[in-house]
Amino acid sequence: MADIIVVEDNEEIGGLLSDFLRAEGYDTYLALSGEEALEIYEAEGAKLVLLDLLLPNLDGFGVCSKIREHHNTPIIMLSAQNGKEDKLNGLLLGADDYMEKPYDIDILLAKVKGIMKRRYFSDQIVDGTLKMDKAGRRVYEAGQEIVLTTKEFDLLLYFMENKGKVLKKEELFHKIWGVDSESEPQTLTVHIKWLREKLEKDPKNPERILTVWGVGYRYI
Amino acid sequence: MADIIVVEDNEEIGGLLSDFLRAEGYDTYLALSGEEALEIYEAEGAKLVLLDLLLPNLDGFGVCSKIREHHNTPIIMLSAQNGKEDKLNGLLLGADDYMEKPYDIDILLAKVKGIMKRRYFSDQIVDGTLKMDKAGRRVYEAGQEIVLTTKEFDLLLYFMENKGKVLKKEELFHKIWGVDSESEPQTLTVHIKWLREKLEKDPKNPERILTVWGVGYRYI
DNA sequence: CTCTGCCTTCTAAACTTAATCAACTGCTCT
DNA sequence: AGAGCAGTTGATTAAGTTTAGAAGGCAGAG
Repeated sequence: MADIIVVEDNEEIGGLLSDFLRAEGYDTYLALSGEEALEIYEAEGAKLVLLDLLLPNLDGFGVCSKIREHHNTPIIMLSAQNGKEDKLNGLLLGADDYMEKPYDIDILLAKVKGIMKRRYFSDQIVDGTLKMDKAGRRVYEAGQEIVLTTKEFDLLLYFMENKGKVLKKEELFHKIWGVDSESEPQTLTVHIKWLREKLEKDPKNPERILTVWGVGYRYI
Repeated sequence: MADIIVVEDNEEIGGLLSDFLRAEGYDTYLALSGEEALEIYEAEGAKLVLLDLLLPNLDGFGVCSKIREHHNTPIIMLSAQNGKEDKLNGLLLGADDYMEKPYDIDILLAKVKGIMKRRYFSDQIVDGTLKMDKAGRRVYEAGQEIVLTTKEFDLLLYFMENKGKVLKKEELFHKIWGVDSESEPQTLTVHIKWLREKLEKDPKNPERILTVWGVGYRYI
């Protein structure tokens, strides 16, 4: 299933929007017409639809009601026609939200993020090609899932939440193992090794999890 | 549980808004301060909160984040301050929508109606070929009914409502058996087994209810 | 009311996977 | 070059999960 289908007949605007969404870690499709949107929706499904109203032939209202016949996938309508009638129609047809063009991309992204989190618990951290799905406890590198064990996942999460910071060994150990752990601190380095093996192109020359001699590690 | 809590320190505006909502058939409470809103929410619960931002003492943002600590009740923010920052803050705090004052009452009502319908009147959960009829407590796989026991049904329902999310064993146990249950947590795994036997093609290699080692289970 | 059958629970053993340890090797910095 | 810290390895231990069987409990039928 795709994360988001962007329906926009202006290819330039649609592409730009898709790029913004991809940068936030969402897997997006661009549909250039209402018909194409429905095709993609039927074939792939989606978690969210961003729907421009003004489309050739089958317009946004049509797409919305077609989807709403059987599904309640969230839909955000986008339109340059800012009349009250249009908004009301959109909402009555079952759109979750309606944004006027020109919309503020930050606000649109915040709305998307909010819907994804509330609806699908997809609370994710993205860093370049690396994506962590906190609620699902899964990690993806360029779309490919990387299977991590519990400790590995907890470690990586803490690293990503503290990107750039140098984390002392004891600090890391206490965070992941708990302050009252009786394990040998040495254990940490073993898990760092497993993590590097899974995350780094060349585990011998790590580019993500760097060693800070005498102190600890830093995730870049 | 109340349908809607209207939080608005201007009693006149709040009263008017409540009247409109009541006319649409919603059971509404009017809270004149953030503190009162939380009191009502704690005591009564609500299906939706309409939240004015500008309140004495505890403002709308505070109320929103307090509610979001444990619940994901829909929240619509209302504000006369129409800066981008406010909107972004609101959305990031987990508000479902943000409306600028002066808002159009018809549009507000349409939004409320939409949220209520999508959120609380879906009696069916569909996921691929699997369909759950909540009220009838029946489950169908590709049209064929699968007969489940009470516990199995409750479990599957919770799984489907939290698709993709890793559910901790204790969390699941508390949800289905109640927090004060004296049963052995081990019992949970037995029911997972029965469920897999009924839902999975090959119960030994589950594709729907996956084990997340050391944490719990995930329905995909 | 009692019987019957299914649902649920419990238990213990088998099994699977992950974490740990400890000894060794290799690297870095002075 | 040496001291000390970090990395590697594989055997071992620990932890967590599944399974099967048996027993208990509850509800509906007779």
